[in-house]
Amino acid sequence: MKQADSIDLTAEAFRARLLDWFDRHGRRTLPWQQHKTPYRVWVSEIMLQQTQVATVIPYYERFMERFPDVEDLANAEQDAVLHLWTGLGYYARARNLHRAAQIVATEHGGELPVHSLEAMTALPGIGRSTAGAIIAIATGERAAILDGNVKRVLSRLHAVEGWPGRTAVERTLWGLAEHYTPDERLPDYTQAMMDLGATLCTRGKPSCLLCPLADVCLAHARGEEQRFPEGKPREALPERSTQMLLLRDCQGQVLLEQRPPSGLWGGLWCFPQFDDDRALGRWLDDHAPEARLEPSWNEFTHTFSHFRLRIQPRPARLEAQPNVLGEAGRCWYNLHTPASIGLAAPVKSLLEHLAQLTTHSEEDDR
DNA sequence: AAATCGGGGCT
DNA sequence: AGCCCAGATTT
Repeated sequence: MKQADSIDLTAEAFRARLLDWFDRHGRRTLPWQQHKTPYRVWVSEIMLQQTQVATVIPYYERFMERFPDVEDLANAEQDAVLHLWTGLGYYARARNLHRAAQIVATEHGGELPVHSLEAMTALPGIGRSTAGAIIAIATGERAAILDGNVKRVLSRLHAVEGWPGRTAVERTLWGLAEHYTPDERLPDYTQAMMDLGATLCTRGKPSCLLCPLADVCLAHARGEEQRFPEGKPREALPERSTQMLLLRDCQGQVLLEQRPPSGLWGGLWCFPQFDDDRALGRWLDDHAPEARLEPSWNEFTHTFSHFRLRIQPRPARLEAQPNVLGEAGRCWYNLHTPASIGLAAPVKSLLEHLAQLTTHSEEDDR
């Protein structure tokens, strides 16, 4: 049995199946689907950008009641607009919508420029996908959309590899979106794609049993619906390594250095750190030639938001009193009467280990 | 706790 | 072109 690597369906057959499904199962009674005008469609598309249908409905109805047309919105105070947006989130959407309404009022004679994709995307808050949706739904002219729902449907149908945030992947998906976009029934087709993604081809557990495209869907054929669209590659955190010198004197004190005021662990106190054995050896020769290195402890990893730090603790003993270390930026930290200073998390942990060791060895001495 | 969602703004 | 952000909701 051969593994399919392209879907066996013409764009025409795709549309026929989708529209047939839409005729039987699509949503047709949403508020913005009634007496459609470019303005009403516009407001709905903006509200729906980051928000689910059920949440949007009451906001939409209040908004349309208060601002029935572009002119009303353009003349409104921004506060009044934001007030009706309160709770929807992403308030830049409301500010952009308001600004765009003023532009439409002054520069487009009060009518959305729905016959020009370019003029539409020039308006604040309207990108390529939203412009396509408004044009297709409100005018029936041919325009493609690629919102999150459509990305999911198409990336599964064609098993499109890679994170859609990557330019190349997004280009591929736009190509597919354009390919399937029909010349007829644009409003239904557009709504159908969004409905399919929202109701069947969902992220978590798609309802492939009910999907009109299941038998040609590559992701489904491979049993890998979950794998598409691929998630953002959480960058494998870069790894760095360091040696930390745990230098103890004969009184149970440990040498710490203060970090520079800004940057990583800024202002915190830390063990002297070195990139490698040689750097550590040189430092000891210069500052504490009497010190005796003890066997290294086990390496461990501290994870930051943007990299992992492998830490090699290098314990050492100083029998004599050190000469070096009254300088600013250095201190002898007493394990039993700790000073109130800022400590980097792994440093604090290592100090606690040291304190335990010291306690135990005192017990052994008895 | 982590992923999501479309566009804007910055580098 | 590529990266980060907004913020409430879902998984």
